[in-house]
Amino acid sequence: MSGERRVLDPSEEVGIYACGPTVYSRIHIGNARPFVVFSLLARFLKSEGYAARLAINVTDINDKIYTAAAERGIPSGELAREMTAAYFEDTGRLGLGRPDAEPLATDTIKPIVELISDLVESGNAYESGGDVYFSVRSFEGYGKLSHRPTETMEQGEGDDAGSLKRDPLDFALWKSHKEGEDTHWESPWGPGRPGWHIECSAMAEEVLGDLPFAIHGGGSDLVFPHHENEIAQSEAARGRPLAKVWMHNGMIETKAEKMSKSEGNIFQLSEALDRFGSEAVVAYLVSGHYRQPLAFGEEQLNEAVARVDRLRNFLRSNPPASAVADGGPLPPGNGPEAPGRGEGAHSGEAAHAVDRFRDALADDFNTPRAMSELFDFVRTANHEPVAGAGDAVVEMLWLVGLESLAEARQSGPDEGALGLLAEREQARADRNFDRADGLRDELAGLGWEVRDSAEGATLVPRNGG
RNA sequence: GGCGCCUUGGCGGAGUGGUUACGCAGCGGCCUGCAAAGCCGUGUACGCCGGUUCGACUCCGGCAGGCGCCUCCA
Repeated sequence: MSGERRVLDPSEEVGIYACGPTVYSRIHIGNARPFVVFSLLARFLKSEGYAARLAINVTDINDKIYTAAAERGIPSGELAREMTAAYFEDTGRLGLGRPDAEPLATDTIKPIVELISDLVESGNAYESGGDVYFSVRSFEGYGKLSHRPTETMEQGEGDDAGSLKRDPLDFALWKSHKEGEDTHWESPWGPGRPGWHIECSAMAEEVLGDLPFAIHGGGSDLVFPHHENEIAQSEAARGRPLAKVWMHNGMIETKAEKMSKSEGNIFQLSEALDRFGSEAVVAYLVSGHYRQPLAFGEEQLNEAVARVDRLRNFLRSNPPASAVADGGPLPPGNGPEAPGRGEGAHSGEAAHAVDRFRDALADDFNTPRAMSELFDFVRTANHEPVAGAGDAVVEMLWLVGLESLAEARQSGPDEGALGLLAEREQARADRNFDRADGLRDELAGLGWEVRDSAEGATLVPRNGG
């Protein structure tokens, strides 16, 4: 809120609440950024010994859901369920596990109604024609997050509801049931549904407990009015701050323009995952600092693929001793027990690299700097073997959600391929290079890339597999 | 107009008052039968104009350009 960085108190639980998507369509890369950033932040904090708990909500009640459902001619609840499932599937494919809690607005109606009631009782909200509005002028600190004077603001969620407000600044906590809306809930003010902002205030304290919690996150486009309104609601109702620290991720941009559903310049997460693979998508998202805008394009994704291939190659020649390499999929959200700072079993040089990597993350979660430490170490260890290099790299990769690079994605070569490889080795020994190259091409056709080394030839799956 | 942010080499993207970020691409070389992988080397990078300073890409001021929010949006 002050724009300054803060040091977390290690003795307290670190509750993290990040605003998730509104589920009226499939999510795009931009929506994936906060999911990745805050999932990894929670992962990092846990590995540093903090009692971190991450909540990312799903907004499944919203005007846009009604509109989108009407266009498709299906019930809004059905659309919301479908898109919620798609969201879980798409983000699940990122391989980062799930947040500790993922509350739905539709499951939080009771706490929402209670919170609104508290605000009405305290005089910070009023009922008007079946709607309930938050009285912005009743809350002194309004505008402190986004640094705006109240005189310059006017908000109306949409359109015609303005006439029911006492003040144009006010925003809706509860909206009465309207014609054409196929879902509604009971409340002391009649049937209706919650406004957009109140759900987050209610869900956050439901899931994270007493205010304030440690970190509130979300996209920078939510600073005003969404987060400003959350602060107003929660602080007015509880007399305590909502969150201690606010972390806002920058926007993904195409051609220097924010990617957004309303701009129509979106690139769906599922398509990116299909075309470039989950590791490349994650590697792309950690390539910039979370606060800054990040340029998006196919070139950027292709670069991420190249980076990820480089790391995979390193792990092939520096296999980690830990179980990650030969084990199956990691337990969701957990992964290996990453050793804390300085506790690693690796040698000095490798341990120092991990420390520098962790230091970068500890400094306002600077993932690009952390990645530069990783690549620095990879180059060094490629130049001259370093003891424990594989384990160190896996630990670093785990911290940014890329530990799957240590797994063999495909089964090993079959006997046919190995036979061809043996034939090629024989041909080379006979200095019959035309024959050897022909066999290499044949293997390429089967999806194998031949790599010769001093220890002999090996087969590696093509296309990064 | 108000609030906030940004401008780094071909591209992406960190960072610091005085040493190479890092990655991708390019070029030259090493290794190799040839490749691949890897390694080494390489490109007067910090929008413009002033100021502070022994010294600024890094601090201050101004200018130009760009972006986000101010209506739903990660």
